Order: sequence, then structure tokens, then C-alpha cells
Amino acid sequence: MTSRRTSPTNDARLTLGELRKRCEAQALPLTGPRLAVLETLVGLQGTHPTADEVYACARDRGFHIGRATVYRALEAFVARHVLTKAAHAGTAMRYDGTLARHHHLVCLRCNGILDVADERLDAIPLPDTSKLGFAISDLQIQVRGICRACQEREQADQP
Amino acid sequence: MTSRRTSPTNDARLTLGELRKRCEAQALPLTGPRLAVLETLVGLQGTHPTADEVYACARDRGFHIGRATVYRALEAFVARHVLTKAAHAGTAMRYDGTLARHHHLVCLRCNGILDVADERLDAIPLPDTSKLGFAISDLQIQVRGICRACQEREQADQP
DNA sequence: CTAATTGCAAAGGGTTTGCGATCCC
DNA sequence: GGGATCGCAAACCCTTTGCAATTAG
Repeated sequence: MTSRRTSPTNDARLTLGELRKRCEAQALPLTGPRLAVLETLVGLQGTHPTADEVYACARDRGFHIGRATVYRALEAFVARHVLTKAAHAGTAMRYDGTLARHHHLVCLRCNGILDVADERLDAIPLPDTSKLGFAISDLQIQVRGICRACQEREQADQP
Repeated sequence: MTSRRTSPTNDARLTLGELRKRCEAQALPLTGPRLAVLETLVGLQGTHPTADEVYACARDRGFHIGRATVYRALEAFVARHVLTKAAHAGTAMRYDGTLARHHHLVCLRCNGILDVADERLDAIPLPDTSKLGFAISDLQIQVRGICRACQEREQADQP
């Protein structure tokens, strides 16, 4: 799952230009290190990398950048709606340039994430929390299971 | 939220007897430390405590128990379906004796969890993942927002 | 010149693990 | 007596933070 090549909700390739545009629109200064993070993300497209994976990949590509800078840059991007992040409990955050509404398939083995679009999931009504005084800001759906790669790996391990 | 007293989906008080029964049914040996954890949980009912909160509370109650034992016991209970656990990304796991189907209101300020029952949320269909080869095991819904206590606290802080 | 950003290393929160001691059939 | 369980401390993973140096407006 770490090396997925297709992305069902993201067939339009994410380009560096699109990401730069989003930063400009939000008046987020595009410094050298931040640009390195975006470039790395474009290369990791479709894999929903963790911050550490982005960091490692950026270093591999020859960028001189600190781990904290990667974490800070990714959070800045999320705050300005340049990227989104997601994770299930107990695992590292994963970042992604898909802004369009979608949902996540979370693999319980490798913790990877697959995007999936589903109109029926989009239409889910918010519960009535008036009696609880709970102010809803959003609703998240996580579909958990085992991704194809992990299924195949498990079959190979124990035939 | 840490000190909630009512629990909308859990009006039937969870008893130590019920928890013991679940352990017996699963052939999970009820050792002294594990019993201490269950007793503590009954006392913390409705608060969805974290493992560390259970540990601290158990010590407060005079139980001589190690932190690792609490973590191991809670995980053993979850594995045997004596308890459930939940959390949103980036926060500590929270444990709870409610086995009946329900959903979670997650407070973005205090990270607390409220249970909520909602038939419409129960009826959500699973997405079609056949093309992705993803084997779904379950679907989780998290409603995020601000709980009443945190809303009031924020109003008080900045009037 | 001042504010923002960076890299590094250290600290932090939450959880797991190694290991000798203990408990229980 | 032998396997499960325990308590403790250390390790672990992921992330944030303190701070001096650097960069940008």
C-alpha cells in the first residue's frame, strides 16, 4: 500500500503548480524548505505519506531540511487548506493533497490509507446533539479493513 | 467532560458483575490486577478514561499495580470483547464498557468522548470497494466538535 | 531592522517491551 | 515446575518545543 500507483478519487494528477497556487491564494510564503516538502509530496502522490516518510524522502532527494521543519510545514499547509491530513487512532498522521470530499479506507495491517468516493457516505445526516449541548463541526467516516497488498502478503506467508 | 455524570447510550449502569461475566465467557482469567482495573473502570463509568487515567485512579484507590499492567489488561479486555476502545487521531486511546452499537462525539478541545445513539448512523451502507480489493471489517463514524463544558469554558475565558 | 523561518537537539505524551520476580494450576 | 502474569524501568514512536542562527521583507 505504501507504493500504490492509482488513486481512485484523485485521477487528476496533483501538480506542483496547483500546490503553489493554493499557497499563493492563502498568502502562505513559499520558502525553500516548504517548496522542498511540496515537491516531495508530488513525488509521493497517492501514498498518503506520514510526516517522517516525507522527511526521509526529502532527504533522499538531496534536500537539506530538518525533521521539525517538515512537521511544521505540513501543519502550516493543513491550516491553510493546501493539504489535508488523516489517520486512525494510534497511528501517525498522513498527508495528502486531495481537497475534494472523499473518505478513507484504513488498512489495519499497514496503517495505509486509500481514498474512496461514495455519494451515499457524503449524504450522511448529522446526529441530533442538541440535548447534549455538543456543537458539531464535522463528521468523519473511516472504513477499516485489510488492503489488497496486505491480504496477498498474508496469503503468501501462511498458505 | 472528564467528569461527566450522564451517559446517553449507557443508562443501564455497568456493573462489576457484568464485566466479570464477560471475562468468564471469554475464558479470560480474572487476576487481582485485572480485577482492580475493572473495579476502577466501573468507578470511572461514563468518562471514557485513557489508560493513564485508569492507572492513576487505580493507584489513588490504593491498588498496587504497574502502568504496563494496566495497559496490558485493557488491551486484553478489548481483544476479548470485554471493553471497547476509541480515540481520534493524535490522542490517547479511551476505554469503555459499552458494547452496544453506538457512535462517538469527540471534543476537539479536551479530546473527551461522548457516546451517542443514532439509528440513521447505524444504517450507513458500506462503500463498494470490490475494485480496490479492500476487505472491509468495519466502519467507524466520529462526530467532531466542541462539548458543552468546553463551550462554556471558552465563553467564560473570553466574554 | 524586525519578524518569520529554519535546523538541531532535547523534551514530551502515549505506549510497548525486556526482564527478573511472582503467582497459579 | 512451568506457563501466564506481574511491576519496574527503559525503550519506543510520533510529535512538539526551546533556542540560536539564518533568512526575508
